[in-house]
Amino acid sequence: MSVEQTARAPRADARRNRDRLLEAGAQVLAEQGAGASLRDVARRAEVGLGTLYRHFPNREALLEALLARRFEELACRAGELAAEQDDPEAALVGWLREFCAGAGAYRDLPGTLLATLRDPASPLHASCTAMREAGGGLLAAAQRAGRIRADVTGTDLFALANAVSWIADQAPVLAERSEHLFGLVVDGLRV
Amino acid sequence: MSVEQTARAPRADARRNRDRLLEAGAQVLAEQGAGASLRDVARRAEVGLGTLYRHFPNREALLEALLARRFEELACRAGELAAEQDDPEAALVGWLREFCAGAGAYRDLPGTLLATLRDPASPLHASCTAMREAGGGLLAAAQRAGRIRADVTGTDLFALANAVSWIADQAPVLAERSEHLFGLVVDGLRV
DNA sequence: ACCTGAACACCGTTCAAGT
DNA sequence: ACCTGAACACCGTTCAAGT
Repeated sequence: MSVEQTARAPRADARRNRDRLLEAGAQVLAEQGAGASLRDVARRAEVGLGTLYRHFPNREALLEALLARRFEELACRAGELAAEQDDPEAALVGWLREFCAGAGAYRDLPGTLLATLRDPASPLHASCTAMREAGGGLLAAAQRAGRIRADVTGTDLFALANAVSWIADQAPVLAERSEHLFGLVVDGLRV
Repeated sequence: MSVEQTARAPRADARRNRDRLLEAGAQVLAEQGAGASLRDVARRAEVGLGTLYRHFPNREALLEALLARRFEELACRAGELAAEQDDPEAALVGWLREFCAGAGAYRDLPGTLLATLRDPASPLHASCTAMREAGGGLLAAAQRAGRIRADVTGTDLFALANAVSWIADQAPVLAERSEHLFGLVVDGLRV
């Protein structure tokens, strides 16, 4: 009897189109922000518009594919830092800084990430929840060490980190102040 | 000789259409946010689309007309508080709270207000600058009294206040935390 | 002077027709 | 199994034609 195959390997052209879409997506979203024209993405990938929708049924699915790896790494990194925890505050702050860099990858991404909280059906929901919880571990450690206020929740942290990233995207003057604003907000979290 | 009239009174129908547009605008923007469909505004006002554009050449012009009074009042209020200044910190914080309420009038308004910083041609630029500078007066007073960190600029303040308003708009869970997040951010500004 | 809506160039999304 | 692009219902914005 023949070998059973529950999961088929994708057809070669499908795989190639997916790769082209991801590459084009990264470029176009970098230029136009997270709300970029999906038509432009398909055009840049030299692929039919329907093909884009076949691979990524909505904008969040494309974003998820583009960002998943980075977000998983960030979640892992938080887990490691929480386990080590020689300086829990420094660990938290360092991780937050990295998170902000990721959230600032595309203009308007912070809004999309926060919107994840109100619809669990979003393809981004899983990666975001994982990241949020990982950050929550670092937060809890810093709180146990008496370095961060006890009334700060993981969601608070997620909201404020995205807000700082969001500010930087709104105007060049603000992007310049980004580091400083990050510091001000973090200081607000200290006991 | 006849009386010179440099500024004509607007035609009655024009005045009426403008009023209808403002009322419809307030409703539709409240429902759909600052990025609402201008077609819907014209429809609700029972006015041709061209009429909307004649009265308000772009979205910011409509927003300005809808928000001008509130923003001017806020600027005045800041001026008064700065002059009185019995408790400069309480004055600043109270004013910030009021500002946040105004910035939260329509979803996505905070982004529009911050975007004002990057294009001075926006009809909202004047009212925003006035408000920013008025808030800056309260900030300076609180800093002179040694209650707020000296490294906080008026632009920092404007950015953070809008960011807190923005967070509240992103998800119901976050709207609930709005007061608390406001407190955290303000604490970050204290010396 | 002011109003109107068709016209244009864009969207996101779907789906019948192809290979 | 997958790709394609026309089709649909929307945008913002402009402008010739009307009153």
